[in-house]
Amino acid sequence: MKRKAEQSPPTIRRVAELAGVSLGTVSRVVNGKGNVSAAIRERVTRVIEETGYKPNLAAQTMRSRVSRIVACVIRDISLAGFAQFVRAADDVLSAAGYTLMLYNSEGRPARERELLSVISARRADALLIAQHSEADDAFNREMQSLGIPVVLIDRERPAWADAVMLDHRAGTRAVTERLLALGHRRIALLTGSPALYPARARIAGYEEAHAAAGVALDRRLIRNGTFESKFGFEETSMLLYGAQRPTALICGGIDMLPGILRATRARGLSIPRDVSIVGSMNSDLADLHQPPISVEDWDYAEVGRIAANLAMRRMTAGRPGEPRRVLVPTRVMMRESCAAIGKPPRRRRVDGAPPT
Amino acid sequence: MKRKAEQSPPTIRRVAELAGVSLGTVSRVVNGKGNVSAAIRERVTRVIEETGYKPNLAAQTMRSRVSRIVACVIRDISLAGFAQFVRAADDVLSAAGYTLMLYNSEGRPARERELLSVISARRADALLIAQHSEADDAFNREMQSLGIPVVLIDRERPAWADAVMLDHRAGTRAVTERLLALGHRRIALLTGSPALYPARARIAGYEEAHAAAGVALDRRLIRNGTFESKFGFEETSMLLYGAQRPTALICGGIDMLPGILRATRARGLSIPRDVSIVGSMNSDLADLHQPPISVEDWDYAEVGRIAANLAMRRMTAGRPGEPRRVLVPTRVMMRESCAAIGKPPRRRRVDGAPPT
DNA sequence: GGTTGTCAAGAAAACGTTTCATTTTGCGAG
DNA sequence: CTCGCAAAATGAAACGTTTTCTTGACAACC
Repeated sequence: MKRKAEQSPPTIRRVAELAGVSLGTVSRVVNGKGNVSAAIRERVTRVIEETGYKPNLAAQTMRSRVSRIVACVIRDISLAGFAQFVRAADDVLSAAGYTLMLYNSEGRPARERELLSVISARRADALLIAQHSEADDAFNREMQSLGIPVVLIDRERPAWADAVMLDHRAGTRAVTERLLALGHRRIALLTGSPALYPARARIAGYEEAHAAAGVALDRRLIRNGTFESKFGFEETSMLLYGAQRPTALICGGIDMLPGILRATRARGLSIPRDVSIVGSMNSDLADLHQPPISVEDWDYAEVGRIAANLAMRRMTAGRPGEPRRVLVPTRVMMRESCAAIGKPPRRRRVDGAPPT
Repeated sequence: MKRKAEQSPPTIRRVAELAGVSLGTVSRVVNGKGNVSAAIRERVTRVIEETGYKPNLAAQTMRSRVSRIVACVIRDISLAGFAQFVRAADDVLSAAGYTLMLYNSEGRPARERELLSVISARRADALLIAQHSEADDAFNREMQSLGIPVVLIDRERPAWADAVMLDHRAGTRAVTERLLALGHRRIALLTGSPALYPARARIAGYEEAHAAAGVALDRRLIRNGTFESKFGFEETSMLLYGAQRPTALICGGIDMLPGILRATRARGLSIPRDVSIVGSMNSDLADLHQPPISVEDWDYAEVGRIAANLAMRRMTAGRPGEPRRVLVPTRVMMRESCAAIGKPPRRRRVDGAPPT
């Protein structure tokens, strides 16, 4: 059992010699294609068992030009929700024999370019990506020149790629309508850069709700920055200062809620008496907070499955075909963090439901 | 700009022809080794630029037997904290030119075996793994027979592998001591199966604290199961039933806290008046909860960096050497969820600190 | 001025597969 | 018994690299 130099793993050649057949025959047995007699198939299979032969995927890739690798580029796997996306996509892909290669772009364009280069060198068969900017034409062209299927994650451009998007427009519109119905007239929207689809979609929904209700909107209440907690904290701190402050806050970015809550507390304001709050994507924090926080929720796992399936369809079918676009609905969960203007909030909910 | 069949990417041979040199020379230029005159180096470099040549990593792997792939097998990337681990490990590895391949074992031994097979076929250069059971000798032997460096994540066996572990023993001991000092005598510990290091270490710390304080412990208060929220909910529901219930609960598993909080609420009990609670690993939930929840906290990113570095050292140095063991300390953060027996809790903390 | 030595570059042999063209085998029909 | 044909198996080429072995050129040394 001592740790000495292992002998190199068995090759297809060794298997062929041991079974007394040619390379090609072993290859056909392994891949289950072509005609091979039952007797020989049997014999080769046994030798494979005995030797523990595993085809070398690098060699297969080189010869067949298929790597069975799907690259996935996101900003940061440790951001809330992305892990669920990755997990679900991996489930679909690995069931079909693909391996997922995960790359964190850190939201840096330079890093994204590097990654494209790595992905090209690895000869990945497909790419799932949430780029940092949709408007970077040079980058999009580089992506296209990889010559593999590309699936955008919550992005709508470039137009030639498949995409799976969340319907933030409808979601934010619904949220805004609920707040307007509660009597709120100064509703702030905190979200990321309008260079990205989720921010644009949210702003569109926010505007639609105002227009439909005939309420004039104050553009200064739309705050663009990042989707992160730090931005949420800073903007909330500023917005909640002074008498002209908004009576409701819509958090338009995953992972932004903690910052908003901290800033609200720091200002000594009470939710929902002083300010109503709607978060983005459900979480234990939103659910178990006192009071529970309303959210625009969605299922990132579903997004992951769809993205993986779009990629698989392209890889197997090979037909060029029109780009596919899938819009995944979000749902609004109203909780006690939202109250009507001037009225006392409902009584604290006692949550006794078992965890899901 | 239409999407027609791309011509195959340039090969080293094409570069050699265009530059009017031999294959070997281009290879030497690309890898920066061997002697090549400045003039020719210049010329080849230019051609590489122009053609956008990228070495085919599959071919390199086949020839050199080095894949620059590091496999990482964990239970589920979407479990709290693991993403931070993966992110940090990936940072270290990708800076050194490695690609991380992520595999979710779902905690199923059969799946773990399959993954070993895939990893073998891909000829990964190293493996970071948190197996489902440390006692499965057959599995450990299969791992060893991969013939690559293995780094265990929060596991201590097999003994021949490098490992990075969290010091749950000291952490749980400290937590238990604090609770004992507050006058608690019936402290429950909820954690996973003792087939896994983290559970064993926590139990050891828990026992040590009791022994040091000369307090007899009731073994029925040690609950083994999984590290998950569902287990936390079920056990808490049972433990908090009846008059003999514990006055304090130690949550010994990431992601277990939500279940414990829900069960406590469902029983209509107040924290910390009726029961004191200590969570595992800090989170926005623990910090922003009312009252804030005490935790045994640690830095999974640090664990990831250490694991990656252990792997890299083995891969580059190649020396067999003794297995290395790194024990990462955890720290206890006491918050208002813990109170002295019979005394009223401290006043609610107003948290105005900016997010970190 | 021959013998070494060094350095640059080329030629060719791997690496472990798949695939294609070719040969062998088996077998029924004439 | 021979022919023809399909099925089964073989052999060799190809995939894109790295690496080893040669060769050639040129300078240095006694």
